[in-house]
Amino acid sequence: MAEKDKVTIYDISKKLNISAATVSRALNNNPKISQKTKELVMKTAAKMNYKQNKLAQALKSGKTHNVGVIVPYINRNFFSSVIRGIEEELSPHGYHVIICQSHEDVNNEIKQIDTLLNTQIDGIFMSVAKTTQDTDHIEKVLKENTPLVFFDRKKDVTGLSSVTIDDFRGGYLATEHLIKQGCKKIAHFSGDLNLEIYKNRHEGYIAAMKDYGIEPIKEFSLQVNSKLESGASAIQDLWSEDEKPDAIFSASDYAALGAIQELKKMGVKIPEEVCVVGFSNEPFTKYMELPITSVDQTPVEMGRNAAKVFLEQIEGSKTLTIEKKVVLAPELYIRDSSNRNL
Amino acid sequence: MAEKDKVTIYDISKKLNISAATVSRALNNNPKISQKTKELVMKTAAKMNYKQNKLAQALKSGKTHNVGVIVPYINRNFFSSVIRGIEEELSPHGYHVIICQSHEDVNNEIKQIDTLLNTQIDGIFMSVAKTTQDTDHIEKVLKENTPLVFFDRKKDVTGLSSVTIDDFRGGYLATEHLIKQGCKKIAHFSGDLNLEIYKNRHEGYIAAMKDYGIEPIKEFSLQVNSKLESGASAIQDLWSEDEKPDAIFSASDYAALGAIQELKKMGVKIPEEVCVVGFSNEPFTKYMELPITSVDQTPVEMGRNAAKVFLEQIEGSKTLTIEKKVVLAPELYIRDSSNRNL
DNA sequence: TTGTATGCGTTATCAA
DNA sequence: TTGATAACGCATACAA
Repeated sequence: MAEKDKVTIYDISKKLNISAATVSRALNNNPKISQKTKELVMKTAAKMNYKQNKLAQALKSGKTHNVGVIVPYINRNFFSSVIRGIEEELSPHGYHVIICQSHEDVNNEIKQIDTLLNTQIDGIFMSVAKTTQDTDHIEKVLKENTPLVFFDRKKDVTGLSSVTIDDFRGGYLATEHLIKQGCKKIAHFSGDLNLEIYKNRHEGYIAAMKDYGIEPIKEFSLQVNSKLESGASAIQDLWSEDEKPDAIFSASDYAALGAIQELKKMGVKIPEEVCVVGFSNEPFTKYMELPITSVDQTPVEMGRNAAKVFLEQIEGSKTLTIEKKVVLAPELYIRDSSNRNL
Repeated sequence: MAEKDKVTIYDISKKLNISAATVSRALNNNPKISQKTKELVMKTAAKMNYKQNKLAQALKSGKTHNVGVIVPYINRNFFSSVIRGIEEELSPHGYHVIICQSHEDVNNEIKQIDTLLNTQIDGIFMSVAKTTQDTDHIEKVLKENTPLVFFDRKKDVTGLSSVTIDDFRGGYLATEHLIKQGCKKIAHFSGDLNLEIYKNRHEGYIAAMKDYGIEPIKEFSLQVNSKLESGASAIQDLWSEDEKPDAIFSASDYAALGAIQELKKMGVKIPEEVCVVGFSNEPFTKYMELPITSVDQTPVEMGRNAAKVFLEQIEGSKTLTIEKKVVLAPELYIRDSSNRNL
């Protein structure tokens, strides 16, 4: 059994003394094939342990049943969860998921799109890198008629669909919750405002403040990286001023955690003196001794929805391009870091 | 620009009035092609924006430059980190990574191996499901001459390579560390002993105890799921007896966390009265207020190494099958949950 | 209902 | 050094 040769439709056709075309048709359940031969072919195919060569099929049809997913890093909880959703939705339809990492660098994104297009994937899912400004590489995908679905971090390109959460609402909910806890001087740690998601969270924060008659203080809006240290140093900055916040709404769980650690170090009581809310509902937030309130982005659902949009697109008529914007509702998980009604 | 037709080597050959074969050879840097035509072809190919059709190439060569990775769930930190390592090592070599999830079910594993083989992947990486006992589906891969590399959770199949950490040593290190903290009555939460990794960690624990002249107590070895609740209820079980442990070495960080939470609830001081050590170095362990000591499995390195083994295998002579067992050194991260020398 | 012939885009073999 | 042709395995247009 040194070199198990692949059995092809020709082998079957020879054995049955019929043409390869008939075999192919029988295998594909072509309606104009007699039931008898169909069954015969099926049976002998099974007996000979025949397997379709997907490659040949793909070359013929132009469809590989592979899709590519481009994310900054695959081992971030959020992204791997989205990918899980995509995989689980697509796998029953016979698709395989290829993963690519941009490392937050547009240049990698460009290269990966190129090689993905080259290997003839049937579609691309992506969350753009922080450095992505220009969308030429993305429009190229559109021109090649390859479906592209954004998730979470999107760019506005006409003709392209996206699945996101309502980040504005996420920011609004978080802020409103803080206000209802009695907080008035709420600071916001925003991420990179080049990314829509952070801009929207920030705008949600501003809107909630205004809706409740609180004028947001400019100095209380800080751009903070998604890192513990950044959260900590932001706290130091804020506490070096006279006017100190009574709540932090961080667009990142990591920065929120860094803030909490720093506040504790300074002896500030949470949530009594300062309430803290994060964003993303990272696994660790619920495990802490002081569990952290956070906005969940339903990543698995996001992946499933992105997959559904893709399926609609390719199952729809070829000529019609669908541009669908799916916006999922974020969910606020209220935990001890901001809950004064314990 | 409605339907951008793909340019093929024929288009180039026509334009240059040479044969497609020559174009192909020039493109592949075949030595028996004049420098002049080579350059000419290259230049016009670039000008015409020619892209190789990987599919046709794959059909011809039988190599897709795709590999499959099968893991229980992709959104577990450990697995997604391994995949990151695989992807980063393989991507410069022109390989794409397809991900599959077994959901800890052998039947899925079987199906996925089937479809992966069907789509002609060049290799498979996998961490077996908990329920996997039989290895028929794995031996099938071997018979088809497709390289298969196990990582972390392996099965002993002759001819197959694997990359793991030294779980025995991990268990030994953790236990030794606890003994050096002055603990003598060390309990062990093992995972499913059907999996080698858990068996080995357990054996490392036993060996360390004996090496230090401590007779392990049978009742202190419990099979505990990788869940918070399981860790908590294991603590309840242990503390319902007269003889109570002064340390817990859990083969799972989640069970360790559950144990810590339960112990705190009972007013037991950590690490003064009981030291706790986990396994996997999950991100949350270092974020806790009481950071948890844990054994790191260097998942990204594991992925990189698995990829290297694969590359060696396919770059080596076709007839020779390599069976390589790479064992990485685990690293103990000592944190407050077990550190009495603060 | 089935068979014949052709093409998908490459690459490899054999001639020239 | 280059060209013509076959082959990879399948699916389809056309013919029968």
